[in-house]
Formats: sequence, C-alpha cells, structure tokens
Amino acid sequence: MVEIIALREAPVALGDLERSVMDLLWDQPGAHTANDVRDALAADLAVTTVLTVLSRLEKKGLVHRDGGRRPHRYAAASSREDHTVGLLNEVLGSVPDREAVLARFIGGIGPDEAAAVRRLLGS
Amino acid sequence: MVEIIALREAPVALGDLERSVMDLLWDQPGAHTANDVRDALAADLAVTTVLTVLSRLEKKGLVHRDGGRRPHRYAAASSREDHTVGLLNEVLGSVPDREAVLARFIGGIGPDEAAAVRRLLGS
DNA sequence: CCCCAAGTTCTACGTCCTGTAGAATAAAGT
DNA sequence: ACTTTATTCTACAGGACGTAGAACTTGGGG
Repeated sequence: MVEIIALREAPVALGDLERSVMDLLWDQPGAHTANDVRDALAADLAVTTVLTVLSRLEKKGLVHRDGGRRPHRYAAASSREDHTVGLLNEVLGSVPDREAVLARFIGGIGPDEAAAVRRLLGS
Repeated sequence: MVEIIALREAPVALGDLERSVMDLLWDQPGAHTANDVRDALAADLAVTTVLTVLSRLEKKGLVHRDGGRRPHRYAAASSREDHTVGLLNEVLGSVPDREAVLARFIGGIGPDEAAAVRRLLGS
C-alpha cells in the first residue's frame, strides 16, 4: 500500500516502509546508521533493504547522508512539521482557488483548534 | 508520473490522466458521457481508455456513475474543494502533533491570506 | 424477429514505484 | 594480507496507471 494523497511535480510519495523510516528519523533526530535504523524498526529486515530505502529517501531529498566515516549516518533532511507543511502547500497548489479550500477547511476544524489558529495569527 | 503526497489508509492517489479527468468533471459540473470526457481532453485517447479511468475513479469513490440510460453519465462525487480538504486532513492526520504543523503553516502564509483566514474564523 | 451500430466490460501489457534482499565490491582493523 | 563489516549493484515480485483491443450487450431499424 502506498500512502498517498495526490498531487504534482516532484512526487513526494512515500511507501509504508519509507514512511516508517522517516518516522523513526523524525522521532529520534540525529544521525543514525543503517543498522540502527534496522534495529529500531519493528519488522525484521535485511540491512540491505534498509540501505535501499535510505538511498531512495536520500534521492527524494528527505534524508541527508554523512558518508564520512564508515558506518554512514543518515538523518532527516527537514523536520516532520516542515515536511508536512510542504505537503499541505502541495495540496493547496493543486487547486485553482486556494482560498475556497481554506474556507472549507477552516469551517471544518473544531472550536479549540480554531482558537489555536486565531492565537497563532497573532491578533 | 504519479501525482502524490503521502499518506494513509485508503490511498487516494491520482495518476496524471485520472487527475485530468477529475479536473474536467470539477470544472464542468454535471453528468458527462465517456465520449464527452474524451472529446474534452487534450490528448487523443480511445474511449475505452477513458472508460477505464472513469471506472477506476468510481472505484476510488471520486465519481458517481448513472448507468440508467445507455450512454452512462459520470459526475464528480464531491466538489474539488471538499476533496482537497479531505486531502489536507489526511496529511494532518499523518502527524502526531497536528497543531505544530498548523503553527508552521499559518506562520508561512502571506498577510493577505492570513487576513482571509482571520475573517473566516469570524471575529 | 434479427441484425447493426453504439456503448460497455474484459483482458492485457508496458512502465514505474516500492518492498525485499542476494551478490559483488570496498574498506577497516588486526 | 585476511577477515569482518559496510556499501553498492542487480534483481524480482506485486501493485498502480496509461493505454487500448477484443468481446459482449443492448436498443433501434428493417
């Protein structure tokens, strides 16, 4: 199953395993070796599998690799929040009327969340 | 190229052609026959191709088919805006801290858009 | 009543992406 | 150098999409 949503130019689609790896890197910021990642994953995978995934994520620009010393280290290229905001903007960029979508979105959030947004908007 | 974004349970991934068809159905609300759709598309495709795509979109719940009289009619199941809001919520549902993402998102929108959101929030 | 034309469903295939990993190669320490 | 550890190559199955021919269905006209 490919976790998806729907949109555009530089596809940032993530498969289930890719997503798991990113979640790991996001939950535990910092540099990790492929072995670290493999051990941290629930499933019992071959290290090469993890390396393949990390390479693909690197090609997608989601992780950075430090190939300095031998066990290479991998880390998330951007925070989960920033990445997600990017996705939101991608989604919003796929429609002609961005504001119409925001209108319906805002109209659908709960009162507490609305309050939070209001606060975030400063005043 | 598959237009994508990244997430979840019931993948709502749309291919380029699928997306084109949805854009058509959204831009011209109402019931359309497969031939109508084919004629409206830029590319010169076989009707069967369009029918296949429409079927897949129907299976994904994005279009409804009226198979009453013979040239079946197809129409978007929901508005572009509602569909997109669904995507936004999918994206937001993929992170543990929804508010943290909203914070960065709100922080990144332009002043005019911020004003629009404020207005939408009432007050 | 049967055939034709228009329409719909089946089946199919090439391509790309993802999960998965063995084989081959490289490097690092002893 | 030799062994161990790590990385890169190569590969394949499965699923999603684009694409469409073949086969089947159905409503009219003869």
